[in-house]
Amino acid sequence: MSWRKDQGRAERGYHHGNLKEALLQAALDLISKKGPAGFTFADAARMAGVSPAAPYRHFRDRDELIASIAQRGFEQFESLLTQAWDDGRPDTVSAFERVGKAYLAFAREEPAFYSAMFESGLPVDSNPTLMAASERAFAIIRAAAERLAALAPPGTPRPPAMMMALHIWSMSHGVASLFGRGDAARRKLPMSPEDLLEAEVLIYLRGLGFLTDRRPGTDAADDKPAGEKAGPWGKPK
Amino acid sequence: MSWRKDQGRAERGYHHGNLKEALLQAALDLISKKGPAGFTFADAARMAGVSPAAPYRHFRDRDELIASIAQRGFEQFESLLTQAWDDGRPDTVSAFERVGKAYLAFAREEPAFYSAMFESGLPVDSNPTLMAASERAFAIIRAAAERLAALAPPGTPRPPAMMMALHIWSMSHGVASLFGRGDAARRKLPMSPEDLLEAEVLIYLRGLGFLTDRRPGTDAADDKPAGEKAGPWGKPK
DNA sequence: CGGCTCATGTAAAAGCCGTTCACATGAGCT
DNA sequence: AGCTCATGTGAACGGCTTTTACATGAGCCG
Repeated sequence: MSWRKDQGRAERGYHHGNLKEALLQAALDLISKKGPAGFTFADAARMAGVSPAAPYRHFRDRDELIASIAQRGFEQFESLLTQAWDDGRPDTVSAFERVGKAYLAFAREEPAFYSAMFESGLPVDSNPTLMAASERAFAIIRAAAERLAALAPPGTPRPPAMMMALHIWSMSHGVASLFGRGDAARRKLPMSPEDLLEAEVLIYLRGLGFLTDRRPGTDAADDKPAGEKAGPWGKPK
Repeated sequence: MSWRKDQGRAERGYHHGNLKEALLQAALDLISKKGPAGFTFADAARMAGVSPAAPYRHFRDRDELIASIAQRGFEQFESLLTQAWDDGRPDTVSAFERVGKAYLAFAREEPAFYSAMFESGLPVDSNPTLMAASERAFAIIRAAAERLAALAPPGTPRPPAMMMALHIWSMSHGVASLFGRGDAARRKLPMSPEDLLEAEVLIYLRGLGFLTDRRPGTDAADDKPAGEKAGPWGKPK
C-alpha cells in the first residue's frame, strides 16, 4: 500500500525520502500566502516535518531554494506560453493575444512562481541556469514577435522583432505586477487586467500598422473571421 | 559652530534630536544598497548611532518605516511628474513623453524610493494616507491622458483617458521594473530603457491615431498619414 | 532658579530565523 | 553481515524584531 512515503507529515523514519520536493512545495504554499519576503526557511522545514537544519542538505541556503522555484516557474511559464502561442495558429495576431492572456493568467494563478521569478530581489545573473530558463521563456515571446514583424504591412518599415518582444513583455509585466495579483489587485480599475492588457496590445499593434480591428475584409494578411467593429476599448458610445 | 547636532555619528547627548529624519535617511541608503528586503531596522539604528530599540519611538514597526518612505516617494514622484508635465507645454504630445522619461528617471535615480513604493510587498491599502499619495501621483498621469485624449483626431472614437493613463503607467512600470534599475538592468538590451519606453509610448499613441512623428513639417497639420517615414524606432536598415 | 513631566533614548530579554557543526541513522551496495 | 555515505538531528552562535522597565534631560511653569 501507500503508507510508506506519503507526502506531508505522515509517519516516516529518520529519512524523509522526498524532502527536496516537499520543501519546494511548502515554499510555494508559503510564498503564495505571505509573499517571497515573508517566506522563511524554518517554516518550510516545519511544514515538511523536519528539523531546521535539514533543508541545508538540499539547498545551499534560502536563496538557492527561491532560485530553484524561480527556475521551475520559468519552465512552467515557457511551457504555458509555448502552448498559448501554438506556433501562431490559427492566425498570428490572435495567437499573439492569446500569449498575452496566458502571461496574465500565469501571474494570477501562480503568484508564488511569479514573485519568485520577478519580485524576489535575487539578481538575474546569479545563477546561469536560471538566466537560461528565463531566456528560453522570453524566446517564445520573441519568436512570436518575429512572426508578427514579418507580417508588417508593405510600405511600412519593418519593426525590429526584439524591440516588439520587449515592448510586449513590459506591458504584460507592468499590468501583471501593478494590477494582476493579490495586494496589487486591490487598486480599483475600470476594467479587468485582462481587458486592459488586451486593449493595450491591440492599440500598440495598430500603432505598428497592423490592422487589428478584424472587420471582414480589412485584415492584411490574416484570415481571421469577422469580429467586432469596435475599437480595442470596446464599443464607443 | 556646528558641532552639536551634525548628522551621522557626531558626538551627541542622550537624545539624538533628529532621529526620525536620520532613520529615514539611513533607510534610504540601505534600501538603495541592499534592496527593501535586505534592509534591517537594526542597521538603520546603528547607522544613526542609537540603540536598536530607539526607532520604536518613531515608527510602530519596520513596515511603518517603509511605508513612510513610500509615502515620501510618492510625494517626490508627484512633484517630479507635475514638473515634467508642465501643464502640457509646449505641446501635449511632447510633454507626455517628458512624463514618461521622468517616470523612468525617478525609478533609476531613486531606486530606494521606487522599491519602497512598488516592490516592498506591503499592501497598497494598508495605509490610507499612503494610498492617497499614490493616487495623487497617478492623477498627474491621468490628467495628462485626459488632455491627450481630448486631442484625438476627429473621426476616430475618443479613447477613455483612464484607460490611456493605466496603459502608460503599466508600460512605464514594466520597463522600469524589468530593465530600469540595478539588478534588473543587467538584462542585455539592444537599446536603453529610455529609448525602449519612448518608442513604446510613441507606437501606442500612433495606435490611437495621434501623429507622433514630429519631424518638421510633418506634424498634425500635415495630411500624410502617420508612420510612413522614420518610425519611433529609428531608421530601419 | 527649582522642580515637574513627558518625549525620547537605553539595557536587557524573549522569541524567531539562518546557518554551521558534530553526530546519528539507515538505505543501498558489496 | 558489514561498510559507506547521503540524509536528518540537536545544539549552538549571532543577528533581527519587538517589548518592557528604566534613565535622561529639554521644555515648561511657578
